[in-house]
Amino acid sequence: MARVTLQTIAEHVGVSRMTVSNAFSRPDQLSADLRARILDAAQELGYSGPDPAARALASGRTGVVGMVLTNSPRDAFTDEVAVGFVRAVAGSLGDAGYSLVLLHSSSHDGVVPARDVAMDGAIIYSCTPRTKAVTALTERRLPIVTVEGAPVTGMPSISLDNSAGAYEAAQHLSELGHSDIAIVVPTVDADDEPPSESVMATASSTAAGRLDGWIRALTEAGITPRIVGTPSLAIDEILKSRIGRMLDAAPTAVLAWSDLGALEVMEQARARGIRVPEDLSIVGFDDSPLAARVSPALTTVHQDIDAKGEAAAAALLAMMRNDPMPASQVLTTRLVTRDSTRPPAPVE
Amino acid sequence: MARVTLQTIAEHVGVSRMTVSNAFSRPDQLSADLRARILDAAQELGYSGPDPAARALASGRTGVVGMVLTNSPRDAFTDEVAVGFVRAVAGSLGDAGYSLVLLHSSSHDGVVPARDVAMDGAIIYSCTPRTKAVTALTERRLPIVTVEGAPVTGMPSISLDNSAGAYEAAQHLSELGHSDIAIVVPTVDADDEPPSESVMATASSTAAGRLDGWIRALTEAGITPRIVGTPSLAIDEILKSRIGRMLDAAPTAVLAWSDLGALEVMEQARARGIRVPEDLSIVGFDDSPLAARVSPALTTVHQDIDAKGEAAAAALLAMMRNDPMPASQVLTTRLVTRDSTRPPAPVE
DNA sequence: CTGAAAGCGCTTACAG
DNA sequence: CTGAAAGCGCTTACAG
Repeated sequence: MARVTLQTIAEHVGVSRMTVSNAFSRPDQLSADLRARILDAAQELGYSGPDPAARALASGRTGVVGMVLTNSPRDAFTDEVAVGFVRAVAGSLGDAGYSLVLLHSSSHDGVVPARDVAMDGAIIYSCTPRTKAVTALTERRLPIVTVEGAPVTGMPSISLDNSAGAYEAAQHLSELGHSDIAIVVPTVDADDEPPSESVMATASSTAAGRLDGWIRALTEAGITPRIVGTPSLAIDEILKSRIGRMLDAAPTAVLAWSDLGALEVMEQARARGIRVPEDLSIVGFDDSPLAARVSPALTTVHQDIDAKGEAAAAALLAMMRNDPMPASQVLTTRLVTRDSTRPPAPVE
Repeated sequence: MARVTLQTIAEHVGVSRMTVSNAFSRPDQLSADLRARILDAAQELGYSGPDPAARALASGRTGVVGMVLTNSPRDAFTDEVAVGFVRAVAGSLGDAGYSLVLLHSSSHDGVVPARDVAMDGAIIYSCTPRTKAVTALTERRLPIVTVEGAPVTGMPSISLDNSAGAYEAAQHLSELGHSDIAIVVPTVDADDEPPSESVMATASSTAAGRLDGWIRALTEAGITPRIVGTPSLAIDEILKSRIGRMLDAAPTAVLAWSDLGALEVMEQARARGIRVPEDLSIVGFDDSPLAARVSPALTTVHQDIDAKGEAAAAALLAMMRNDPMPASQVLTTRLVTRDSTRPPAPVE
């Protein structure tokens, strides 16, 4: 049997194809009675509504927004902050009738999702601008919002004031009296070294902002931190072993670039009998749901992930509506003092 | 300026539209030299590749797979198990060149994503069959895989042996010597009551499977549990207050339908000075990342979320390839004994 | 290896 | 409130 299309229904009911289309897409364009007859016929013939691909081509709208995440979704979804962001974006977008499609940044068999998936706009989350996916997306001249990364020319970006948050965290430690402080941060290839230009230049934009804030505050306090890093984006084996080495001659406090990183330090410290916070203070970043739950509860820099997701979605929706170009935004952070930090133990 | 299309490039290079199409989509159909010239021209004219919507209409393929989650993505992404599932599915699908689109189950302005988004197949995760989204999807006659829910007729389903897992959990408690046991489970409206048909009939399919397993094991041991539930899908205020009431006359052990539920019980118990596991044993379900991290580490029923996601993706990919219809699968569970369970304290 | 023909299923914009 | 015309940008299947 041939496929059922608008035409089939039109013939069955004895109206034009256009009227059937209106019955589905513009209910106000025809009488309620006629519309009911058309919908009944559609039901009867097993027609589930206008074909989305055809509709997208004819109307120029897909109802879909793309999101490219740092790496593959596989990596990104390991990160609570990224998950929270996706959640907030998908929620806000859904409220406006849009669906979110997760775009792989790699390609398979010549398929580059960022180039080949139909969409009305896109959000680029925490990506380096030179990713293939980002390039492909940019070339399409779609509305784009960048989050935590270098903005696409002429497009708005949403980011966090990473530097100010980190500054506050470092200041907190120095005010408590700490001066032997280590920084733990990925995307920076450093093994317990003092900060240097060459080491810091490798940082991702988020890491760079946080590094900047930590170093500023510590420099003002006359403190030179040690830096423990890894070239990768995540808590890999390199970072774990470097954290271990750092704890061999443990500082009195650690600044971690994320709560997960802070927990890794906390676990390794515990395994060695280093007490937190008595022997070692730890400050995280993000205030993920875990932070308040672990024991001791983690002092950390709070960021409002929901607000970030909503801001990104709102900016993109405005662009897709052809509203005036939305402004870029820098969201603020707030230090949350819990139980993982206290003054250093007096020297005996 | 007019939009740049295949035609534009074709005229510029002096070949047919078809040849330009081949340059992008079937590189083996033309000489490398000609292809390079075409691609250069495209680059120069700012053509980023064939329009995805037009390509989808003409070819009948979109490269996109839909997923409908229990409720809105907003709710689903609060659940670590759901997040892990999405992660595994998106990863497997991405490896095959497909992107995953998250489908809102509600509608906005007459837009029903499950009906209106172009896709090649869909995964229905943990939904009741009567959801509008599920109905809409089914009517489209797309390849569909159902996960943790009633299968769509003629389509494969992937699920967990919830009943066997729960059986093992309950058996563990009875073997430890517990006989005063409470069950905590959502989608069941019960306030510390003994099991009854009417109460249990409301359970979602996942909850129903787990309830079945718990009750079977306890019945065999001659134990009548108390049931603490809530009509909703999540840990809401009703459930929290009912847990509180249950702890007023605390049992010696609790079976929770999820690790998050188990943690809620653990926290409320701690707040009341009820020690876990000395005064109260707790068993969770899922073995989420949190389970091993909390203290005391949670005894729970492990399920392999990655395997579940991969199985769902593999089944759907097979259907989209027109392979023979894949078989439904029931995945197994495994009890992981950690520190939150022990024999009940001797009666003094 | 290249191209002319036919068509994918719908919507926009307009006329009545 | 309804419909005839034109077109969205591409690919499939075939002929040369």
